[in-house]
Amino acid sequence: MAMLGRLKRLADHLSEQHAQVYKAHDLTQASFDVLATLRRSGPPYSLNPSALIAWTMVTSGTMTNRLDRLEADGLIERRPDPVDRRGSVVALTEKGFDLIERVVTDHVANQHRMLADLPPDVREGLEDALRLWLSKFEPEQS
Amino acid sequence: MAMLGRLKRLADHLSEQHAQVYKAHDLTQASFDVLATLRRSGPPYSLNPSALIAWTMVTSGTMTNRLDRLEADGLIERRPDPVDRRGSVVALTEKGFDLIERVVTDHVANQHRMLADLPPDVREGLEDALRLWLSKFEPEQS
DNA sequence: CCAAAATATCTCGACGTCGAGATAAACTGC
DNA sequence: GCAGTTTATCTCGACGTCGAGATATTTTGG
Repeated sequence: MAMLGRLKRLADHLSEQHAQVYKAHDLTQASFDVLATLRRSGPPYSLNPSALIAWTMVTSGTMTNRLDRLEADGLIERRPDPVDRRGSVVALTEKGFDLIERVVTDHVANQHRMLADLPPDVREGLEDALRLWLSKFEPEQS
Repeated sequence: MAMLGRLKRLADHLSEQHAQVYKAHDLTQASFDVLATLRRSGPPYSLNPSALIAWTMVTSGTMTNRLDRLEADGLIERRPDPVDRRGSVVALTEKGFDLIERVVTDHVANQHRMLADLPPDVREGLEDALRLWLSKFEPEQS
C-alpha cells in the first residue's frame, strides 16, 4: 500500500535531482530530452519532428512548443526537409551540440552519484523487481 | 544506469493507472488529493487552505487554483474562518463527500490490483530497497 | 492521372504548476 | 497601543502538457 507512495516519491526525488543538473545549464527535462535524442542519433545530429515525437513520446503540439523554444535559444535549427515538403529537419546547432555534450557529462556523473547511494546487493534486487513489474506494463522489448 | 529510467517509467505507469480511476469519476490527481485529504481529516471534513497546502505540498497559487475548480464543481465550500479573518475554512460538501467515498473505494481496490501483479517475495525486497533509498532523500519520519 | 486517405507539422484553448508579488489581518515587542 | 513583522490567501504571468482541429503535402487505389 505505502509502497506505491514510496515508489512515486522516490521517482520524484530522482527527477528533481536530474532537474537540478539541467537547470545548471539553463535546460529543463523537456529541452534536455530533445537535445539528448538528437545527440544520440549520431552525426549529422538531425532528425525530423516525427522521429523526435516517437523517441520522446510526446504529442506533436508539445514537440512544436519544445522546438520553438530551443530554436529561439539557438540550440537547434529547423531546416526544410529536402525530400518531403510537409516536413522539416531539426538539427543541433554548434552551440546546441557543445551544450548537450557538457550536460550529458554532468548528467552521467549525476546518475552514478545517485546509484552510489545504494549497496550493490540492494541495487540488484531492486533492478530485478523493477524489471519484473515493469514487464507487466511494457510486455516486450526485443 | 537503466534502472533509473525503469524506476521512472514504472512510476509513470502506476500514476497513469491511478489517473484512470480518478478520471472515471471526473477527477484528476490534483482534485483527488484535495478531496482525499479533507476526507482523511475526519469530521467535520474541513481544513483551512494552509493545512491543505502543507499536506499536499503544493504552492499557495496551486492550491487556490485547485480550490477554485472544486468549488465551481460544488465538491467543496469555502467558508470564512470564524477565528481568523485572513483565512477561510474549506469543507467537503455532501456531494464532495459522497464522491470521494466512492473514489477512495475504487482507488483502494485499484491499488490492491496493482500490487497483486507482484509476487510477495519480490514485493518485500522491493519494499525494503525503496525504503532504504528513500531514506537518503527523506532522512526521518518520526 | 486523380480523388480519397494518410501523414507531417502547426495552431489554439484548456489545464495544472510554479513563483513572485499583492492584500489584508493578526501577532510582537516595546 | 502601535509600528513593524509575520501569516493566510489570492493574483498574475510564464511554462509545459495535452488533444482536437487546421493546413499542406504525399501516398494510394483504381
